[in-house]
Amino acid sequence: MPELPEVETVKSGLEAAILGRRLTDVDLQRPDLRWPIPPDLPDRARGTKVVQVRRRSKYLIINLEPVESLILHLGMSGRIRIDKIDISGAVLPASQSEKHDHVVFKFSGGVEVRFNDARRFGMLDIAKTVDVDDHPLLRHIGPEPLGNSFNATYLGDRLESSRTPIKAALLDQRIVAGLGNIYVNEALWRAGISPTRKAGRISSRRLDQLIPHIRDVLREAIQAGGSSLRDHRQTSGELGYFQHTFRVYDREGSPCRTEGCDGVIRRIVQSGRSTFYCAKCQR
DNA sequence: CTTCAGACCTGGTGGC
DNA sequence: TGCCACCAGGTCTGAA
Repeated sequence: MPELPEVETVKSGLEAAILGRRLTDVDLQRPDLRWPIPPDLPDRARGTKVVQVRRRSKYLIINLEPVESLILHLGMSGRIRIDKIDISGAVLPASQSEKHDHVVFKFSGGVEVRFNDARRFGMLDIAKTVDVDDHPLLRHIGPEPLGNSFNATYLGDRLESSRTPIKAALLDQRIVAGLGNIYVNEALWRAGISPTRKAGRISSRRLDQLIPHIRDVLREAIQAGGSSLRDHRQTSGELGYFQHTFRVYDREGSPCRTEGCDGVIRRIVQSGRSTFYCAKCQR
């Protein structure tokens, strides 16, 4: 489900609901998601206070004082659901349990946060806050695409000797963090770059142009609350609506939307995943 | 080292 | 309606 914009959307909802609150309990409805959840996680988390909610790549990190942090990944189908809170801070409806609610976090003020994940490709871990960026799953992740260190010089250096298709390179989280199948397809279409082109065979001028297209599509998607295809929901339960803005993703057989292009969007499979592009205007 | 198929898991869709 | 094949916002693992 979630790429950077979806996770960022969830992050914002979570932050608004739990920042500054005390975590009073964690209910594990099952012992594992993709991997076992540390059985001592509830004991380590209980009684702490949320001092920061952040996103790193597609991971959510909840910094709990005094020393621990929760690390969550939503996998393909993960959702975070939060009770609605009215303007006076009161919790509106009593929260209903749903199928695949695997973890329930309870906070002061009666706020409940549910981690629902049908496919269970998600993960939940706890680590000392000082060790979070060294966590085995986070250690090798590349720069944030919306940050300054993701620039043409960096990307050029990183792709210079790569013979892999640019589509696969951009999905590699060690090269750039947070991109997934939708936004890579969309960014390459905007940049007019063929997804099959070898990453090392793209001129620095074109890489230079690709970067703002990646940033733009991500920012626009965040603005729209992400893309809701099957599973993604904002924490309030509302849908994201960036899917209405797709130019290539899931548009096989439809006309290319490039000004003056009469091409048709094609679907191919690259390293086991669907790629959508226009062979006419993406070179 | 790089690259890629396979694995993990559930649910929705479309064809017959 | 039922059954089945195929598809899905991810990413780790192991093999070549």
